[in-house]
Amino acid sequence: MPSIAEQLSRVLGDAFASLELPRELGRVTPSKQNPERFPFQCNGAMPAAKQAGKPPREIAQAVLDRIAGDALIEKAEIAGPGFINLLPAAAAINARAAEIASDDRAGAPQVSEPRKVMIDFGGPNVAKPMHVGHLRSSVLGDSLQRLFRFRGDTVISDIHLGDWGLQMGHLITELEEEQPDLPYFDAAITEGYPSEPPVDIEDLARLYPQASRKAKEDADRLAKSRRATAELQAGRAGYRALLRHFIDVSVAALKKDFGDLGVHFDLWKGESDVNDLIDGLVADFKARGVAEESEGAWVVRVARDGDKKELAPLILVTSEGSSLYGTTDLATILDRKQSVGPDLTLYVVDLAQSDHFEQVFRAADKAGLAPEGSLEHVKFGTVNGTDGKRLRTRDGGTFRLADLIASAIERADQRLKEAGLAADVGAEEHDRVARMVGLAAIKFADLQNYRTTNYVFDLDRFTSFEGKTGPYLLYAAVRVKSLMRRAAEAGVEPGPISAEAAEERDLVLALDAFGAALEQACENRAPNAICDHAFTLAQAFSKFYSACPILSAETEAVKRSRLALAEATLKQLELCLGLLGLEAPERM
RNA sequence: GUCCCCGUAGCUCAGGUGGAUAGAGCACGAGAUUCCUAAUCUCGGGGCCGCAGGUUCGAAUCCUGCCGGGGACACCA
Repeated sequence: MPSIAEQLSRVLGDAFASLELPRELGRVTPSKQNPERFPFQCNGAMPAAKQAGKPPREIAQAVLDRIAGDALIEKAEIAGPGFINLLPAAAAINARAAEIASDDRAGAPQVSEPRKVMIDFGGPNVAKPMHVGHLRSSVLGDSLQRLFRFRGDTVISDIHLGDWGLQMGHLITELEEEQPDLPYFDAAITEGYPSEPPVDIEDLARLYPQASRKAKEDADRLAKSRRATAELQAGRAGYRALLRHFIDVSVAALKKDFGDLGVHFDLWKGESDVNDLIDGLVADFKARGVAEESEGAWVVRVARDGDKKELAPLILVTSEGSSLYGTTDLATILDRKQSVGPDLTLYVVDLAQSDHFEQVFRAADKAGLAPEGSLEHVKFGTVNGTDGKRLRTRDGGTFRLADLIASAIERADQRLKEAGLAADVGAEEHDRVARMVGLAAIKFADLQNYRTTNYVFDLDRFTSFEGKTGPYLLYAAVRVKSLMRRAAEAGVEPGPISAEAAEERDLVLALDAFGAALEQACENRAPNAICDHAFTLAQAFSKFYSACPILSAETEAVKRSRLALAEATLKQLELCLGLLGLEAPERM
């Protein structure tokens, strides 16, 4: 059964069609005007007026005449210039509630033709610890993979580590300056390297910025890193061995960070994994004339007539002979085409890289690797400090993601103790709850903004637990769980739903809007639509919960109806939480 | 200089494929707990939707220009 809005749209669409007007004009949407009396409205009469050559109110009246007596509609009236206001019949609302209550998906539709969707997280660089900027790609990308999966698509997610470019040359040469005697730097040695890595994650975090700083001031130092990068890519054994160490050390740290965040990847591939494809790809591009030589480098020209802006060519091979991230991106597209064959690939990467992806997508299209439209840059804005500038710590350094997570969990822990909650469950469970609450606060605070906005990161706000926050959603879910336990003790079972009170009806209508929110979130690649829906739902539940006694309701029938309503809410709320990567504890 | 993103309440942000009186949270003020979790609920004040034009029956939403903020413009990622 479709949503109430869709059912109404069908009825109104039929009415418009029978008047020889486009069916789409019958589209019914939730009304913000006076939702108490008329929760839905249809605006089709106004645009119809022009083509029909009649006043909009007259058309609206004709539509009303056609839908008169339809069992779905309790009351309809014309307002203003020709708005059609609609009140669905109580029976229709109850029927929809019953369906949502019995449906595993809580009323959410699935796609009829599943696609293969690849999600590229534009991975963190090996060598750099995760900072708050990574929060967005991780949390956003994770929510998107959950959304598309829930929608019925097949999703393959890939962290796509940055482990093949100049930063590796920086690391190698910087390590050599510190420890020149390591066997990796002796070109005469080609095997038998130590199995233990010569560095830990803190070393990597120090070495990279150190080298990067030097290279900015010293052209020779930069040239040295470039040479090392080219040698690494050409296969120098000691450098390859070091690369392996760097990746292992880095991946271990990243797995912990992502594990803490609850973010999962199907593939932990990186740029270096497509190395073997690069020579062939470059040769092929040259042979087919896709690539051409320019200033000692091999490039793919991607500018087009009619471009508003002159787009630079994509550099495939540098004059040094090494490949850049455009090269590995193209090779990765080839790799995925051969191994996965995705219908759609989403790159969840910040919007500063818009031009880069435009270049890559055009080059991929030009070379016949992937048609335009099958590759999409899901861009997002920066995370700023309260001063509006890119977020930094007090001393100007980057803000580590792990520190943010830790402070949010600590705040949640304090809050639990203050309230004397989760005290009787044991220390381990208490910590688990604090983690869930802290993470919910961070993730929701990040996801509730539309992705392209640059938003202000305020630790206090991020770890606040009141109002439109992750913990509010958890709290609503926890109250229902607690209620369900009490109901079981009292022997009350959920029964047929009959929404009588305004709060009950509003709750059903909130539940009914899930499918539309899901659709919007997927189409726009914007989980904030789910944040909004989940919050509206939780709010509708809180109102219902405070206005309508459940276990102490007057009759058994009302008890059972309200309990069923609460249970349906819990189910949908937990689905929403799951789509956002949040999890509700049993109690908090 | 060219191009991209953005400008909505004191603060942080939704809404943006055009619809009626522009929303939420925080903050501020007032209230609600013999009863299922008060991390809750109820009520209130608070707005030239950056500015100016245009299209339209109707513009926060679409178009143009300007102002302001952020970002990108071939051998970093």
